[in-house]
Amino acid sequence: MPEHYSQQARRRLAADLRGVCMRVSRRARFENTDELAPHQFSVLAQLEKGTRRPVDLARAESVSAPSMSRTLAGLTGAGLVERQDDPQDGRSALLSLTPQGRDALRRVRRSRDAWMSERIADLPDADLATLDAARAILAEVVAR
Amino acid sequence: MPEHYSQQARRRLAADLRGVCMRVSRRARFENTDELAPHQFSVLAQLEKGTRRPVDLARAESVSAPSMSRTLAGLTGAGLVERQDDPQDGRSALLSLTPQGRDALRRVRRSRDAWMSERIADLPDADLATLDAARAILAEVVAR
DNA sequence: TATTGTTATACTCTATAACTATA
DNA sequence: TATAGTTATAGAGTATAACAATA
Repeated sequence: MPEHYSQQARRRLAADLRGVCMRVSRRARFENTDELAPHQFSVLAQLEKGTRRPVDLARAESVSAPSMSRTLAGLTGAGLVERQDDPQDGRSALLSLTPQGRDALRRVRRSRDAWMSERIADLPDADLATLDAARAILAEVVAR
Repeated sequence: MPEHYSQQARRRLAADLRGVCMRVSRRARFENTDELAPHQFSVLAQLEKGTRRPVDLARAESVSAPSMSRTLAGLTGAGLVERQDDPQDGRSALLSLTPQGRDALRRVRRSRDAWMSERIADLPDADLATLDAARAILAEVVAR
C-alpha cells in the first residue's frame, strides 16, 4: 500500500474499487431472485422510509409515471403494498408497506446478507477491521 | 473498530458492507446508461476474455439460447461484435469483439470510473490506503 | 394552466416450444 | 439421439401520447 496516492494511483484505485463493489453487488443480487423482481424490491425499500405518493416513487426510481402505476398495481395485488386516499390531494394516493411487504424485504435482505456473511466468515479480525473501516468511508462517500 | 468480531458483529458487518457495495454499484451503473444496455455490456465483457460461442455466452449470462441469439443479433447489427463460422462445429459460430465493441466497453467503464474517482478525490491518503486494503480483501473474497 | 394518475399502444428483454442442421 | 442455433409466440417492464380529475 503506497503512503502517498498520485493522481494516477487514485484513478486506478477508484476503478478497482468500483469493480469489486459491482462484483459483490452482482453476486449478492443473485440470491433469492424469485422472491422479488429488482424494481419491486426498490419500491418496497423506498416505502420502508415512510408513506409515499406514486409520483414520488416514480421520481425516486427514475421511471415514468405509467411504469410506476403498473408496478404498484402488481405490488398491491400481491398484498405487499397498501393504498390509501391522500387527504391532502384528491388526485393522489398514499402507498405504504403491509406486514407482508416488510417480510418480503426482510427475506431478500437476509438471503443476500447470508451470502456476504459466508464470504467473510473465515477472515481474521484484522481483515474485518479493515473492511469495517472501508465500509464507513464508503458510506460517507456514497451519501454525498 | 472492535479488536475481536463476535458472530453477531460479523453478521452486522457483512450486511452493512453488502449494502454499501450495492449502493456504490447502483450509482456507478447509472453513469452512461445510453451507451449500452446492461445485458449488452455483460456480453461484451465476456467476449473481452476471448472468442465465445453463443451457447457459452448464454450459460455464462444465465439466459436462454433464444435470448442470447437476439442479444447477439443486436450487437452484431450495431457493429460491436463479429461473427465467424466455428471450424470445430458446423452448427455453431464464434463471436468476438470488434474495435468498436472494445471502444464501447471502454467508454462505459471510463464513465463509471470517473464517477468513483470524483467520490474519493478529496479523501486523505490514510483513507485511500484503507480502501485499497479493503479492495484487495474483497477481491479475494468474491473470487471464491 | 399545471399536476397527478390512468389507459392505450408499442418496443425490448425474457422465456418456452417447435423446428432445422450438425455431431 | 443429443446438441447448437433460430424462429414463433407470449409475458413482463419500460416508454410516450392521450385522457380524466384535481389543484
